[in-house]
Amino acid sequence: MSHVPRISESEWEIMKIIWSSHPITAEQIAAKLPSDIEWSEQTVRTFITRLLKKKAIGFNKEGRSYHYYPLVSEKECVRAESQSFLQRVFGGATNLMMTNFLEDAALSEKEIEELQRILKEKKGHTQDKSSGDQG
Amino acid sequence: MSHVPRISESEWEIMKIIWSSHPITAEQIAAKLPSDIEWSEQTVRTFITRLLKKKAIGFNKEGRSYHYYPLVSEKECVRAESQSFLQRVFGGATNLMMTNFLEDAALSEKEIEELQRILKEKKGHTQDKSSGDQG
DNA sequence: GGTTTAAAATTACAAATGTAGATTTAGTTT
DNA sequence: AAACTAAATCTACATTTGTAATTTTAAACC
Repeated sequence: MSHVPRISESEWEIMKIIWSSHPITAEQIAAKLPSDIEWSEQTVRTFITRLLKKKAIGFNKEGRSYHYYPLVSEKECVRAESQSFLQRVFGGATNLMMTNFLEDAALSEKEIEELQRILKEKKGHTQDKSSGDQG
Repeated sequence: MSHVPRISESEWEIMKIIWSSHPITAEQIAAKLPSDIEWSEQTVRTFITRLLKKKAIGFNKEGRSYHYYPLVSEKECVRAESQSFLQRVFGGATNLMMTNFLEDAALSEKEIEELQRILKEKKGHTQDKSSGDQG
């Protein structure tokens, strides 16, 4: 709950690493960045500082360095970002977005089957689309 | 083709209107904005100017006003934005994104059926991930 | 052709973002 | 305890974005 802060593109890279493994130091974060990203050590630390300021992460002091951990869950950030994207690009129409992605997507048999399974399950439940927000 | 310019959140609102109906004047764009958006006329014109500078739109002078039209297609912008989102939030894993959306989505029977139909078709074709772009 | 006036162009300004260098601080080491 | 040094903090600066007011320009009208 509480509303998730706005996380920029660069900050997302940091967050993904922190979610995937924490507590974690700035140095370790820098080391885990994908190789196509070439930020100086300082740049990484700047993004970390901004995420602290946004209360997206916290830290525990451990010796001379900080060990960072998430304060917002990946789930809620993914959800917020997804909603924002869905709204901005597809005016909120989930199925429109889905069909668009499917048009382009190169999915394996197995992946298609998984989606089919989920859809089947959803259909069974005959979902009611009223309340969207929970908290 | 050619690469699509980066379109900000506010600019997307303008672009959606221009795509949906063009040529169109600044005034008409302002009038078509969703009611929950409350921008001054000047703000709308600023966004239009920025889109011009980015070569996302062009115009024809018609009397005292400009009639704007898109220079980039909705399709390619949606695609670019989708790829960016997919990459940023799901590390590029389409099926992960799909399952995530499906978990949350409130879809009607009909919408589910449409997705099922598309998936079935895709499966039949046992699609290979060719089709052009993407690095 | 001069006046009116709406539209465009210019200017403004704060916040966010990308990118990092310089400085301070406080563990660690001797 | 002083020195060393890695990590944190502070400062910097250009670009993008959100949000508009002010000024200029040129079409329309009388």
